[in-house]
This record gives sequence, C-alpha cells and structure tokens, in this order.
Amino acid sequence: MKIIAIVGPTAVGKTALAIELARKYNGEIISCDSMQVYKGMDIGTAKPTREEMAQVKHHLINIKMPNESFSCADYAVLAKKAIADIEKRGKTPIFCGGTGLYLDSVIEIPSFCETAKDEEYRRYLENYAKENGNESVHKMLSEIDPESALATHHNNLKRVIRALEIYKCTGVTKSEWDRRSREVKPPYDATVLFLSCEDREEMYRRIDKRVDIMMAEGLMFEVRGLYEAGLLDSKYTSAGAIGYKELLPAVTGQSTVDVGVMELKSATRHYAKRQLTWFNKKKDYHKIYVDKENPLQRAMEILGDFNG
RNA sequence: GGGGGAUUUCCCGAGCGGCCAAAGGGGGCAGACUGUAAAUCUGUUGUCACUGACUUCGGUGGUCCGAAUCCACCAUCCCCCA
Repeated sequence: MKIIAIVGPTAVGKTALAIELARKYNGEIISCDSMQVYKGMDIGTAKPTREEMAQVKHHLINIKMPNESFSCADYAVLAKKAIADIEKRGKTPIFCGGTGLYLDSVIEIPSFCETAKDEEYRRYLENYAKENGNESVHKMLSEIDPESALATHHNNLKRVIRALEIYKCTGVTKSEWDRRSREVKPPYDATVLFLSCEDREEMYRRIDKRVDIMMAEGLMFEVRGLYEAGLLDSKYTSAGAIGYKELLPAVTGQSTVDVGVMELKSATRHYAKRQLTWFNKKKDYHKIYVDKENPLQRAMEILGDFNG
C-alpha cells in the first residue's frame, strides 16, 4: 500500500500542499496532528478551513472532545483503519501534520499499541518520585531494564515511568519491545515529504505572522469559550495545546493579551525547533525548502508518476 | 541648584576585595524521544592555539600582592528636596 505523508514544523504550508496533492493524486487526507483531533479547538490548532475540508475528505480531525483522553496508541489504531478505509475506495491516503511520533506509530512501528497502560501504577511512581527523588525511580528502572535506563535521563520522569509501566504490564522490558518492533517490517510504502525552511529567521517570521492571524481570527474567543465550558483544565491532554495554555492567563485576567501573545509565539518557535530536530533525523524523508523552492512542483518531482 | 540610588556578559538579574568568565532565569543554538508527544527531558551559550591562556562587569585614572567588588573624576538614567 502506497501512501504519501507531508510533515514539517508548524507554519510551513503543509495543509495547503496536502490539499493540492490530494486533488492531483485522488487522495484523502489523514491528519497527523495530536491536537486537531479535538472539537472546538480550531483556530489555535490551525485546522483546515471548512472550505478546505469540503474539497477533500479529511480523517482524524474533530473526533474527540477536549475533555476526552486520546493518545498516540489510539491514533495508531484509527489511522490504520482510515488507511484501509481509503484503500477500499481506491484512493490514496495522504498523511499531513506535524506530530512525528504519530506518523511513526503507523508507518514505522507496527506494534505500537501493543503495550498497555496502568494509571494506578503511574500515580504510585509519581508519588514515589516526589518523595524520594527522580533518581530513585530511575534506579528502579536500572534494575529491571538497564538499557532503557541508560537511554533515559533520570529527570525525564514521564519516560522513566512509562518504561517501568511497560514492564509491569507486559512482563517484557521496554528495550526488548523496541528491539522486537524494529524487526517487523512496516506494511506501508510511505513517501514522506518533509517541508522545512532553510532560513530560521524566515521560519520564525512565518510563525509570528501566523499567530497574529490567529488572534485576528478570534483565538481569544475560542480560548475563552473552552475555558467557560470547563474544557480547558490542565488535567486534560488537550489543555497542553500551544495557544490555549499561553492565552488562558489573559482570559482569566491574570495576565495581559500582549504577554500571552508573546508567550504563544515563543512556545510555537520552540515547538517548531523540536519538530525540526525530530524530522531532520529521518534520513529517508524528502526535504523540501519551502522558502527557496516551489513546494508543489518539488513534491510532484519526488512523487513522480506516483500512483496509489 | 542640593541630597540619594543606579550602570554586570544577547536580555532580565545575582555578585559587593581573592574560591568570578562571573549564580539564576529568559532568549539563542544543539540534542533525546516506540501509549499524555503542541507533551516531557538533556546539553551548550566571552574569545582562542581551549585540562591552559587572553579580553570582559558605563568611561578614565588610582589604592592593593590581587578589584565587577574600594577611592576619585567623567558620562548616562532614576528618585527626593529646591
């Protein structure tokens, strides 16, 4: 099964390219974005517009309420289902989004969702760490899975706990799971287009501009609305979305809109850099510099006589 | 016109005679990531011939074995009295 994927940092024009390619290659778009899954979070997550969604069928957008839980494992299941669905219709699946892990969970790691979770154990470990320090939990990991322990900094509590949790739930070590997963060949033949920006300054300028546009489109109202509906609580994954957590203090009057906007821009820049670090590591991705070449033209050169 | 307080490395901000190239934070840069991933975490950030040397703490000149830290004058800013 051949699929196309468009990834890259925020604000480089992934959405627009995806729609053009979907038209050219008879495709449907599968969003690959951890925050666009939530209903009501539209402006801040830069979802495709209603018009865009009307032109091409989109999957995995607006499938959860902000107070519902959702994670990469859920995504992997749904995305695979969407691929099968699109295939049945004889169309081409086109992934589009900036959440690198989500893409990996479908095109690179077939066994992604096979390791369960245990909330109670997590909470226990969190408390244990609070009382005895991060190193103490890390030491527990060293004892059962030294390889993972070595690869995970002791302060990265979430990752340390997850590694312990995997062992607790499955009886198999995280590093062993990882090893096994690497042996399984991914079932899809994906061509990944990595939209990037050659000039960092230019990328940051685009981000700033995009934020200004979001504000003009009424992001403050969106944030306020979610807040008043009780959907913007830090206990929800969705509340970690950039834009919402930075603007919340302005909504509640604890800070100003100007400060919120500055923080939003700054957080977005940091996020974009993390995305670049992630995608730059992928040697088989086709990089397209959005600020020095025509993305659509370049994409078609790479895809060639692609036919899904 | 008189009195008081400031001036620190990209920014904010500690330091108040040696342990200071100078805490901490921000920003920048780099990196990690297999069920919260727009999350979480790490490293680095004066220069160089880099386990050592050199140049920095408004400016100039002093004191001292030794100064970002003390003194004098100058510059700029802030406050109080006129």
